[in-house]
Amino acid sequence: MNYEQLKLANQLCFPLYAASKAVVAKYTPHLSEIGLTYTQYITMMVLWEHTPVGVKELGEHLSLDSGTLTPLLKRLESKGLVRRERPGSDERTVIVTVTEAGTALKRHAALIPQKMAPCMPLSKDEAGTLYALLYKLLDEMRNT
Amino acid sequence: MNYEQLKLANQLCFPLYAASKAVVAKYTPHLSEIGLTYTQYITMMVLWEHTPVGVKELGEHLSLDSGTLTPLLKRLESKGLVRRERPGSDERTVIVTVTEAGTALKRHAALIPQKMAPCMPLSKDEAGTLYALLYKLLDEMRNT
DNA sequence: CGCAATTTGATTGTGCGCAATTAAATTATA
DNA sequence: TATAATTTAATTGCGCACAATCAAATTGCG
Repeated sequence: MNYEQLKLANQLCFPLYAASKAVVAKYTPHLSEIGLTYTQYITMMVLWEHTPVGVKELGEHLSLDSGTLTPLLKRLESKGLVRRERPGSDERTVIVTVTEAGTALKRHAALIPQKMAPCMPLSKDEAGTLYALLYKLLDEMRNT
Repeated sequence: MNYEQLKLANQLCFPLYAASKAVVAKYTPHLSEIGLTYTQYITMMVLWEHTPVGVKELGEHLSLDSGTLTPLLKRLESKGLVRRERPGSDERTVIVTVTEAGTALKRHAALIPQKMAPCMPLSKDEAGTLYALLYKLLDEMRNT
């Protein structure tokens, strides 16, 4: 039997998994300065663009389900960054709204992409290629 | 202030994070057939290449620390796939060895890369480019 | 030798991440 | 209009993932 494919170095999944963790680790010290985890950060990024928004739509943007989002949103709520409320119209849905404190945080968060840029040791071209390949992988995996 | 960079679509970290999760999700049904999680799978891959091995060296291959590996290895041990033992020479170290059952599992695991290949909607060239860029990102982030 | 620094794995605590289940409400259908 | 199917969050349980701390053993240095 051919065991070559079983070597870590011959797998595409492993560098993907390791690079993702490494990038999150690079963000972490900057994010902890503003009191967010990485997942909370990307959640706030969606919320800054789309507020108010339902939990389901939020999860679609982030590829996260309610099992992850419900406790995460409660933590953001306890920090005063968002509000969770059920509208009278449909008691099943929860609408998440960014508070004033959440909006104020956006100014600090906006500095993070700039701080991260020098940590990304890829040229503009390389980053563009990587970005396109990752989205191609993502989009086509969704459809299968 | 420029908030363009704060949009999810303008960040490289997010497709990396989402693609990594999506690929792990693709592996999961195949892996559950042989009773492994994704992290257990890549751990066994390292062990099949390097047995016996200390926990520290194992963690270096996987970019995982003992807080993750210790309970994970205990679960692999409880499944009978590995043995954990302290050699008399240095009581601090733990040596992990693949058992016969662990070796037998390799035959089943070897089928998984083949099952996954059609799920990866990238040409050989694209996969090669992605692989190279991810390792470049990984290697250079390690050195900074 | 004697003591400090280092190495190594284990432990604890917090926070994802997801599958499976549940419960409540709405919508579709006979 | 009943009632079945669907939609939507929440809950539960398990397994990572990592920071911080601890304890034990080894190594290095004066």
